[in-house]
Amino acid sequence: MHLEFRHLRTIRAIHQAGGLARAADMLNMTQSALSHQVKGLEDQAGIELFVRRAKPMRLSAAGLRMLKLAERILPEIDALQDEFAALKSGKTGRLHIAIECHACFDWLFPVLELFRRAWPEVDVDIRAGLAFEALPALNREEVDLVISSDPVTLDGITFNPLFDYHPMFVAAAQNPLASREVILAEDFRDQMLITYPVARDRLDVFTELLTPARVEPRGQRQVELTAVILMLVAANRGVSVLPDWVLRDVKSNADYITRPLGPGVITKRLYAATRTEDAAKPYMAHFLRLGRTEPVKLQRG
Amino acid sequence: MHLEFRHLRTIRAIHQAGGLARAADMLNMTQSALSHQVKGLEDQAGIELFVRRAKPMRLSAAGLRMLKLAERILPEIDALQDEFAALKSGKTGRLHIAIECHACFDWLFPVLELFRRAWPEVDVDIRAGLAFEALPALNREEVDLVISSDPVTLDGITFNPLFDYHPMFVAAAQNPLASREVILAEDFRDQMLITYPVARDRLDVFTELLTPARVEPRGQRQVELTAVILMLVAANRGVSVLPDWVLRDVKSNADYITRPLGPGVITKRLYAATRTEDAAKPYMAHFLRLGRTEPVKLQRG
DNA sequence: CGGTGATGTGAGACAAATTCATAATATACA
DNA sequence: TGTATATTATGAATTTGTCTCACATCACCG
Repeated sequence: MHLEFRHLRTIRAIHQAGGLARAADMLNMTQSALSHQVKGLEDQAGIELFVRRAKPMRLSAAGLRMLKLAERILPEIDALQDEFAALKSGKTGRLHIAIECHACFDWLFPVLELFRRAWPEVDVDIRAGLAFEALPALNREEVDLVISSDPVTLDGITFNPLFDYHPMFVAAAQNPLASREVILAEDFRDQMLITYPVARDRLDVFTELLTPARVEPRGQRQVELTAVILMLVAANRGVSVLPDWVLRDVKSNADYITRPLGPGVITKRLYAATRTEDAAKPYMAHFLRLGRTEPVKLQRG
Repeated sequence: MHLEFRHLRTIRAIHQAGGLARAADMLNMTQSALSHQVKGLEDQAGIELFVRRAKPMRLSAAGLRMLKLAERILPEIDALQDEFAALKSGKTGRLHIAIECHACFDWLFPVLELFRRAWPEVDVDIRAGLAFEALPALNREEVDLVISSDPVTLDGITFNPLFDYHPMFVAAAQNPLASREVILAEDFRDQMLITYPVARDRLDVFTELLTPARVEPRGQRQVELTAVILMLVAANRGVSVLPDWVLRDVKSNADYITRPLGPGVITKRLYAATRTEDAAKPYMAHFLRLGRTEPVKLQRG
């Protein structure tokens, strides 16, 4: 039985119009074409869909069953088409974000909250981009945006700058290093360093400080959650280096001290990588603008 | 956008098979045909449904949306086809009953209860066939069976006999007519006659007794419900004539007397009118058999 | 019983989907 | 880096199916 949408539309039209001829008008076809079509459908289904005893033909029991299907399905098709139209015009779309940095949740959630209010139709999701290679996934359209602080040149991918941040040293108030104005690479030799559980080349403290200076800390402990890191630091079980935006609450807390890394000021820049063709989409542009401005406001308080 | 079921099947197959070539096999088509089809669909929709950067092509965001639709709709189509197959093989169907006689509920409900247990797939309904002409509705397939005691010769309609019954006189025990063995037409002259609210030519007491004898009762009162008629009769506010099956409980009740009408024994036959082509359908035949045997059993006790 | 309003039928025109053969491209592996 | 393999794309010819046109048929109504 070779059912097609055409047939469902026909069934519905004949029912609505109350007759073959009127339905044909409604569908911009000849009455003959409809007659052929209905006959073909009935032949293939092997069931009479219409009662022809009375003259304006009416749906039979089987026809009514099919009408029910038509009235359930056809609106769904229309909805899909509307969605696609909206997609094309840029009102809706998908924004699946992969983040390579744990600490980014801190500013990302508030930004996403704002974004979702402005673009309720956009399908938003976050995937912790730790278990997989985020940039290839971006290329394969498995995700649509990658938060990263390591821009690379890659065909079809654009790295949109978001904002600058400073990796900051954080320790317990009773830690001996509390007396220093600036923390240097050598200062880590005697410290237990707490980091997120990722490779060293994705940790600022190594890429910017320890690796160039060839300094190895006394030990390293890997912890998943920012809150747990801070808890351990407060208990003086170790020290850590975190982006300044994460430490905005900690700065005013007497249990902790925060210090810049030195000798020079270390500045890093966060980027949102997107497929080049996507960056111009209205909702994407809006997200990028929010990602540039909102974290800075948060930082100020 | 000219979406067709074919396209939904294609989307689903490519997703399931994980590639164009395998999907083509699955659908018994050449890989080329599928490629053309997908291209055509994307052209018409104006949206890329697949990502081709990676080699086994994958669904894009829009494609996934369409896949969701396919997975919702296609099973419904299959379900319809199954239903139609069942319909053709006679396992299922529609049994919408119109009853022209109020009193028929009494035996019809028990019969329908049995029927529904045997044919759970059949769509059963009852319409009190008082507000419309039942037989034309049968012809138009608005209903499928009409309970009637007045068989007429009509093209395409078969009157299947069910069972015989006797219209019985019922009155209060204190009514003077209680002394009679048989009730004659003349006996109604002094009585208030309670009937269902339908035309006289559809009331046995008139068609079989009063109209031929040209007797008019003292008065006539029309009451909708059988229980109310019996209540009024018990209070001696009037007498009535009802089918014997309705009076089976009343016979053993000291408040009432029931008597045959006379002088000769009056026998009427109840029929189930169906479209001739339907009478052979298995579920219909079963219903007719139940309608012949069950009321008789009920009558006995 | 013939007119009116509806549906059904057959032939040909036309459009669309499919196939065949082959090209282009990506991936894997040496 | 090249080569084999797997996967998708393309173009022309063919097949399939759908529509229109013109006309046949049917039921109903006065």
